[in-house]
Amino acid sequence: MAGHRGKKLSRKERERERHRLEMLEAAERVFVRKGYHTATVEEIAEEAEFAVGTLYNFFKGKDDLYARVVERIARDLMSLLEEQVLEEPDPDVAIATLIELRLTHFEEHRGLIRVFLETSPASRLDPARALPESCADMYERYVEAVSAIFARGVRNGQFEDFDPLYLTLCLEGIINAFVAYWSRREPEEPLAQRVEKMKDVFLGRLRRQPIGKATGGDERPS
Amino acid sequence: MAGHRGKKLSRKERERERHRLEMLEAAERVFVRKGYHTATVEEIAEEAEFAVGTLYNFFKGKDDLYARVVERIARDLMSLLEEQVLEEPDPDVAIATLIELRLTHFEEHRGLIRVFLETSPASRLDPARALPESCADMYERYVEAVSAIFARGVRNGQFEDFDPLYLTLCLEGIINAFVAYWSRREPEEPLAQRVEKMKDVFLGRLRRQPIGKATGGDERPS
Amino acid sequence: MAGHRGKKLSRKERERERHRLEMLEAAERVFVRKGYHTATVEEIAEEAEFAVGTLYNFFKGKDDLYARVVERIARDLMSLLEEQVLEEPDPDVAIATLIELRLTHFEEHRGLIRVFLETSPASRLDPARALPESCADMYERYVEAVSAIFARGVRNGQFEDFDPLYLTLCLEGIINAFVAYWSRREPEEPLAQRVEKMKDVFLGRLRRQPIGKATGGDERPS
Amino acid sequence: MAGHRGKKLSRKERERERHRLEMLEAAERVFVRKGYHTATVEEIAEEAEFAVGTLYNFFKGKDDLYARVVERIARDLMSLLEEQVLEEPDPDVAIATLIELRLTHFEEHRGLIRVFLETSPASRLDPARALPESCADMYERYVEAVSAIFARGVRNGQFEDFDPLYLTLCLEGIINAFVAYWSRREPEEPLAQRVEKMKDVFLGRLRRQPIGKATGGDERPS
DNA sequence: CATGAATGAGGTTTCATTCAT
DNA sequence: TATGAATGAAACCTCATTCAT
Repeated sequence: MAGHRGKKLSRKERERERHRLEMLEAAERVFVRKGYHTATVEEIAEEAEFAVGTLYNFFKGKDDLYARVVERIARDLMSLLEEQVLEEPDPDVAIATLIELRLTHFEEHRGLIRVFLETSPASRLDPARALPESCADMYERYVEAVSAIFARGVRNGQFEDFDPLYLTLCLEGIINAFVAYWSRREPEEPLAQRVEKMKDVFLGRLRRQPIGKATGGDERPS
Repeated sequence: MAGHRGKKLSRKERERERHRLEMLEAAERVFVRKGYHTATVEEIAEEAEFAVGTLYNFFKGKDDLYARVVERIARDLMSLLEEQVLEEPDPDVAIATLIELRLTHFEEHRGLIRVFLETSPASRLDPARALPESCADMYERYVEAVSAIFARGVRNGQFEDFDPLYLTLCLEGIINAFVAYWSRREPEEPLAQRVEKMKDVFLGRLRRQPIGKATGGDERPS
Repeated sequence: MAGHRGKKLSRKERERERHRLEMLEAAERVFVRKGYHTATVEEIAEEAEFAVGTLYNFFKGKDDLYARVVERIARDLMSLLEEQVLEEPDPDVAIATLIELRLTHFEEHRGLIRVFLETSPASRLDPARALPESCADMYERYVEAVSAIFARGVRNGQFEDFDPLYLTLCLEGIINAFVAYWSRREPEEPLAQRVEKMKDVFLGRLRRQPIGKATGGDERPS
Repeated sequence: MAGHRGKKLSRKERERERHRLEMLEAAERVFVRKGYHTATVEEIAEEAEFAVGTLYNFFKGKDDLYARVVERIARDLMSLLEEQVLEEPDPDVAIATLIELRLTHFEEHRGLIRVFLETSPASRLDPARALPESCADMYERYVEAVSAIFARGVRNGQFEDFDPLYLTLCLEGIINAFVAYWSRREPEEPLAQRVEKMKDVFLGRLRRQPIGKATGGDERPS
């Protein structure tokens, strides 16, 4: 009987969690379509197929809803990072994997991920969009983790000797720029091809090259 | 009397133009402080020391006001580009100048210049912020002009052989990433020092290097 | 089996009654804390440690709940009145007892008793707070019963000759004014002391006084 | 020309003040009809024949509107008090005038004046109805001023020797009780007659009576 | 009977825009 | 042109009530 009861409670809780998730996903779609201010709580409710009031049973308000959406995406990215990138011993492979992961993740969260990248500047402009502490923290951890990979690569001689922090910033900036550029062109190249280009552009210049190769002048890609 | 009248109109016209400029500058300050949606027309009017109604004698509405603000900044940047960068025959110097110009220009227009860089993605998110055609055009011209400089550098062997468009995107991305990073840290390094760092990071890797130098390489940024 | 069933129902009924009472008491606490409109059904449910839905199994709605709360207090006061005051043959003692009873009762029902006293004016202001007929009736009976005591006191020469209804109103008004005044000062004098003061103030002037005493009079309250 | 301009500005300002007053009066009517919470800003706007937004150009919100309504009435009462009562040298006449003034003032502001009298207790129940500092202060000053009159009457032997503060509270309570009672009966006695009754009831008992009269047993009114 | 998630009408408030002066 | 009071649509949010489990 205890088991029966436990199951019943669990089912209700699981359902509640499912609904919460549906709301978050609907909210993400609407925020991406409309932007924070232009999106209305009513539209999000419609998209989620719930009544307005129901949203307010799950989230404190529009601000909170937005923060949770972003937080979820950020947390998602961080756990992928930990699983796929931080475990990788070879810095070169790790960075290549990171690039792939970032582009793939971006593909899933179009537009909104941009917010995570803008983090603080955005929050200064508009307090309502201030991200939860957890996000700022995650961003710090992200930068540190990636910087550590670069540091390792520099230490063991795989990468040219640059400040790891600067390499992280460059990588972020380049990813953003490419993603923004690609997102303006339709129809787009397949994702796989883009990943290759990014790896080329970024890692191609970073890898330490054997003397012989550096002298061999005409190594032009298309 | 016609002459008299002509002079009068001319003075009035100059005054009108001065008022228009004051409004644009006030609007920029407020948009930077508050962001587009959070800024109110009334606050802009107060900042400009005019009544709201007067703003509506000069601009069609809030949207229009915003578009004109961005347009003005973009036009400003483009004319600096033409004067200082496009005239420069040496690609290496041109890019160095561009970096300097961009950081300086950003310093002046904090926050708001970001909008220009995001151009299209932003316009998708929020129709009210759709920039005027002229801005999108300017951005295209900007990318083309910078790409042309890279192309020249590659062609004459000063730069490593990469797709010029990609180099432009990289430069943009890196500038943005650094600017964003720096804007989060206070107090900041002097502008001049940052310019040097950016040149190092970006151009350092791009320049074709003599054999001897590639092996040594103790070029650490602080 | 019928007997068995009867017993079961009886126990269930007792339990039901206990729950109803818990809800009423919780509701009173919340209404006193927050006032009628600011109190929420959910907060009352939490205070009573039941779910909202359960409240609706016992009461028609928030209005009904409120009416039952007030009704219970009024009924309570009336039965105390009947037991302790109406039975008392000496009008002077009866009124003294009434004052004591009222102040004590008020002490228990802080704040909310006020509503009973305001009865009709409140019901005009806010139809949702209209009290049940039973309350208005009880108030009428209360006024009549107290007036009858005064009438008796006047008739037998114990009290000065005033309209008994007016004396009742005066007493009510004075009780309210003192209670309101005292409720603003913290920490308060002990209840017993207040009761004495009220008796002094009200009865002291009402009692017919022997010649000698009227001239002397150094009866200063603190 | 300065005069002309001064007049123009003055006219606009006067009009603004007139509108503000119209809104306050409309708000009072609606608050009296409906009570604070049940009244809606929209209804107030309709009653005032302005758009909702216009109210918000004059008042910070519903709370503020309410506070200003009460404040205005309280200020009104205080200035009448100062003009008509505090100037009067004879305490007996002063109190008689005060009673008259209070009943008349109440007649004008039915229902809502009650709030002023309840002052603090109400504000505890419902923070939104917290009165402005100025009101609490005025109430303190009111109580002090009236107490001072009683003190004078006691000192010069006109009144029986009671604590002036208690006399003030009694007077307030009696006024409220009578007003509440009368407000429940329709149609009512003329105001003048009520004033006489109140004076009788309150002052009749308070005045020091000559010995001879006190002995003369059967002085029954009505 | 007990639960509490879902509902949605209705409240307060904001602010871009108009228009008479 | 310059003004700023007036407008009202539309946003966010609350909470009494219902109902399936």
